[in-house]
Amino acid sequence: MPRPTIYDVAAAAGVATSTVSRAFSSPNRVNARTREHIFAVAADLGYRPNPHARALLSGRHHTVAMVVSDITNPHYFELIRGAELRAKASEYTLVLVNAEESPRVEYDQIQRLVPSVDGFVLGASRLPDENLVQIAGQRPVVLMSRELPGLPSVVLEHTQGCHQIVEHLASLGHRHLIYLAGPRNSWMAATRWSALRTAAEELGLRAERIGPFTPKASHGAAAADSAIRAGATAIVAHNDLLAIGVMRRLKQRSVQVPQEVSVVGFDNIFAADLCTPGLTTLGGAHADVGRVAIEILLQATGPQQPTGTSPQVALPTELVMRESTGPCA
Amino acid sequence: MPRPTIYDVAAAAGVATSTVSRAFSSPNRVNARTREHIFAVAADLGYRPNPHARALLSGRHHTVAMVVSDITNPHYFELIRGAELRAKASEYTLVLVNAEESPRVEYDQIQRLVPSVDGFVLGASRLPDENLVQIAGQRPVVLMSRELPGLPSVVLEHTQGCHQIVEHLASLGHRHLIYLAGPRNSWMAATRWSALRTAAEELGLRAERIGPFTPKASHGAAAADSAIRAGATAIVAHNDLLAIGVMRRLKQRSVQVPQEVSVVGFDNIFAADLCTPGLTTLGGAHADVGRVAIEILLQATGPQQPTGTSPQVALPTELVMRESTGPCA
DNA sequence: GAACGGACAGCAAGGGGTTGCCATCAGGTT
DNA sequence: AACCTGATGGCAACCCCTTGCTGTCCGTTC
Repeated sequence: MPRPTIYDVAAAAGVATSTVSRAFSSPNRVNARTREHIFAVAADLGYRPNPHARALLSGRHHTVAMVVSDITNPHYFELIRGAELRAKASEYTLVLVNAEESPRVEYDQIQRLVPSVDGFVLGASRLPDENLVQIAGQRPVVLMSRELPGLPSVVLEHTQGCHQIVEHLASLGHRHLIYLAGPRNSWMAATRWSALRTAAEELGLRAERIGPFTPKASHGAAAADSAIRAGATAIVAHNDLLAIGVMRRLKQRSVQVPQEVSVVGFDNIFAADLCTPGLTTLGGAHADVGRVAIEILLQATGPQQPTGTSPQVALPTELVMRESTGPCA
Repeated sequence: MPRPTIYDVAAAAGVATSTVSRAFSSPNRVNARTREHIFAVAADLGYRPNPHARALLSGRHHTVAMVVSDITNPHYFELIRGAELRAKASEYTLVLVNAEESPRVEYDQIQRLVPSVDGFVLGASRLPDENLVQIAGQRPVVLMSRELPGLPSVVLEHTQGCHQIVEHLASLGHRHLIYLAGPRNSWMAATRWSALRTAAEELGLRAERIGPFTPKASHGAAAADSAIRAGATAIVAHNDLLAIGVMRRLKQRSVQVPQEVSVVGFDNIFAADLCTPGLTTLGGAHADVGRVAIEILLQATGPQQPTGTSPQVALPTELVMRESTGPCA
């Protein structure tokens, strides 16, 4: 017993297939009584429209893809969760793709999915601008943790946030901070560094950048060693994972945090609250980033013509102070 | 300029559409020279087959869905990662669905996806057996962290693992353990309890179960209070999140871990290594669970007839000892 | 040299819906 | 009574690709 089709429903209800189709896709084009009758018959038969047949003609798949630069980063869990929830609320299917920090993989996967999805949400895309523009020409795209003029995006307000970090460090007496940079092709890394440097200048601190580092805990050891060698009293790591890796290494080398060195991270992942000492970090409502990104995307894939506007949303950040930062030695 | 179709390719190459189609889907049905020519023209035009049209007829979508009971649980990240990687390796698309701990949501989402995916991987499904059997009748299904005769599954070897836990506790002099149970409809919770109880009996410990508890850190406080009231010297929590929540509460109540109470978790999530004291927990290669599950699923969705066998894979566990367990007071 | 068989390409019928256009009909106008 | 209008439902083409069947061509075989 294969799935019933509109033909079965039409036959059972004694109407034409087009009427059945319309009853589902544009209910007000069909008389209320007929419609109810069709619905009843359909429910009886257990009919469900075949999304592929529908997509074939309409070109709309009720599916969006979320591409993340590295799925192993816990920071994304929140984004994914927010996105999944929002997509589900609109009965959209969420396809998840891991770019494994490789622009190549990212691009290939996106191209593979172009025919099957209505749009893309890209998390911290490592692709060059021109690729993003090209993809945006094929399907609606919303960027997360990245901005590009002309494309909609959702980010956390990092300029502001970085300023808070530097202020926090300055008020603790630090005169010199070291930023452990993220991947070379990370927009976020560039933005953070630029914001940190500006804020540092403004507040009379010396800012230095080391890196790039792969933002994983395992790469924290090398980062920590470099930072110590550079004579850091305050380390701002590209993200919490790196910061946690740094702190581990510092403990190993018997460098006291925060007495000798202060450490700050980004993202406020679950683990930041659990490590010892607790990690001071710049957090924010990451689930909202995912949620809003999907929301904008659904707007863009909607039936109404694209408005031409590309909202660039910046959600507030919050400096979560824990024990990894303290007065400068 | 819409995407080129086989018609465009056929016209440009001077052959029939069917020949183009066959050149792609069954290359040896077409002369090598013709084929090469078609490929050249197709590449030139930037042709890519439309997966929906293909799926419409063939019924194969090159897509599998992964449904997890609660996406916010870090334990799943590994599963998801392993699954995503494996799916990508076979050029399958992975759809991610969060059941939010609700059997209702789980079932509805699955039914919604039935027409669009080739199969399901269900992580810690909360559905009753009969639902699973029914779904398995519609599409191939592979269970993770759950077993059901007749359905393929991938789990960690928990019986063995639980035995290790109890042995560990027994060797530390504990005579009484309390299991903080997971959700009522969790197969895993039932299995762990049964394994713990058996092992406890064997080793002469008294085992007691409290719960069920929602396995999140935020529910650890209540669990901790119950456990203390029951006079626990050793607590085995349903998962690491709950264990971490318990330890937080114990610290709050100035109950020393492990001096007064030992705590053990399950899953060995990233945070287990970071909390203080480090959490003793039963780990395993979770990414492999996801990987193997997808592998079995792809096997089952493959062209060859289902073999009728339903592999029940059990991957080894590993008791990771940290500082949260110690000699009984 | 006729009959035969294999390799290959094309025709056309779907697969499950959507939708532009037309036919019908009831109700309202003048 | 003739005419118009809007609401409603049906016909059939179309979306893009797959595949069973047919026809052609050419090399074999007896």
